[in-house]
Amino acid sequence: MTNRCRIAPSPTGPLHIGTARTALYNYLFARRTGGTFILRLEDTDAARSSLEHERDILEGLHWLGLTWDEGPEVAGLPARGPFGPYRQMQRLPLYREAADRLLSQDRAYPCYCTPDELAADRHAQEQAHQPPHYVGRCATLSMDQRRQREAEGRKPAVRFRVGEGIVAFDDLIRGHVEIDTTALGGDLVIVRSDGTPLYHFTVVVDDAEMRITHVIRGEDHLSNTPKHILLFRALGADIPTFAHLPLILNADRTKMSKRKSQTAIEDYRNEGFVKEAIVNYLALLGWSPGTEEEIFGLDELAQRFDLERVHSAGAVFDRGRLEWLNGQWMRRLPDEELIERSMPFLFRSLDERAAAGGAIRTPTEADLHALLPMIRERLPLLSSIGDLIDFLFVDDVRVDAALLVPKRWDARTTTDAVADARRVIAEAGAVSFEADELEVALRQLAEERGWKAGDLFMAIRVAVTGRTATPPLFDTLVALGQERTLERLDRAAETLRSGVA
RNA sequence: GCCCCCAUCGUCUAGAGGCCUAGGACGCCACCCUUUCAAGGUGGAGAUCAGGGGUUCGAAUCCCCUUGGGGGCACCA
Repeated sequence: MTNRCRIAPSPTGPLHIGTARTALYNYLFARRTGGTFILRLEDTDAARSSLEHERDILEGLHWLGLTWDEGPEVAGLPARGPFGPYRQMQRLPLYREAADRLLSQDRAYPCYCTPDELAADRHAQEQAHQPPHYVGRCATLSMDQRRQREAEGRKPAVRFRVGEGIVAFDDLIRGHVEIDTTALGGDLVIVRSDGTPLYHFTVVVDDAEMRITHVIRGEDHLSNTPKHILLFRALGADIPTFAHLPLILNADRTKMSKRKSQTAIEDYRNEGFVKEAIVNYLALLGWSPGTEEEIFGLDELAQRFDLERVHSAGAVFDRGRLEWLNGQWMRRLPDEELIERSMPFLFRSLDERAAAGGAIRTPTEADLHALLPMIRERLPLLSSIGDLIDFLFVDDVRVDAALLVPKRWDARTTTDAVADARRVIAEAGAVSFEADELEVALRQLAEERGWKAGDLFMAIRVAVTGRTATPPLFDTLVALGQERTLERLDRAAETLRSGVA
């Protein structure tokens, strides 16, 4: 039998880091074992679910490369797989039928308790220092009593009889786990009074229906697993193998939340993280290959992944490590790929400059191609590209007079240096305006004047770019072109003059 | 409160009884390279393996207890 596993996101928010990690592990498990990876949308929380989030989640998973073998219709493409529909709100009749079956076997019963009654129960339990649980008011209602309540116009919810005993299972990551059903909080509601099913019920009905063999999910579901097992049994279904993944944690070691951490994959993407780095990072957050390598692409992960090597302890999300991996991956990207991915970020920063009132020129792919060797090693994020080279495309580079004077120099020396540099650069051949040539000439100038070359270069750097940290100077000058370099040196000279006066 | 899970450098982790005076990576510090910033290289600081009991000739590794942390306990998913 081939393995079948699934990711079952709920479209109640944008794609979450934790969901992405769970999806990845499911995907890797399926790929590694030649199994089937299924996507199912758990959208029964009508109040919080939205189509926008659904799109974000699907798009995000797709972006990461986590393609599913079976799943709902997407972007005009039809649903795939023999167990559809893969959207729970379209599977309502299935849950209804399953609930009816449990009802008819008296494994579930109608519950007429009102929200107020339940709240009062909970309150009383709290006062008595008891764990919250359903008191069973409706568990033993006679047919007459039920009819009477129906006559009052009360709409019943459906409750599943939990029963007594110990539920045990062997978790692939945690080992043997036993939980007494008395700790489950009493009979649980599986269908709301409005007829819509609840999570614990739909997840089991669907996992059974879709022949899921391996349930790989977050540890936050571990305590709920006995409920699921009980439901599988009641429905006469095979019980899947469970694997509960360690949680991803905030810095304070609580379950990662958007309150305390950046949790939306979308946000990382917009910041300029590359999908390879995210996948690589997430894979290593809770799983280890057992070797000392740590740069892995999706396909390589799919060859090596093994649930047995997944940790059991929670893992703090470490953005610094992600950033390091991002650098690693960006440096490995082929030229074309890096250009294509960073262009939108460059345009974005240039647009911002333009919006601030500066004239800009539009970079071309050829520009980027020429610039690539000098920026590749300097890019922590795709979005950093603007800081690195935007001055090449912005016409009115504003230079801070204070910044213009190198640390060891005074204004007078700087003024001289800018003037001399202008002369030397102007003398360089316009036809062969080359980095090597410029370097020789400028080093010679520094020597003649008794300046440290580094100081001279810094003065020129700031004069021409407005920044103290830039790609290598001579390449930068060449990229800028002789004419614009001279213009900027002239402007810097003016700034110095007015700044000194 | 009750139940369940977890516990190796700040962080991610290696470690399945002797190979561990605990290895790697991120971060940090120093040095090298160097026109700045990066990248890269070398080296360093950093964990009495939460604590205490056992088991064993021998324990980070097995067992128990304690402590600490986390998660779950909805007509949320």
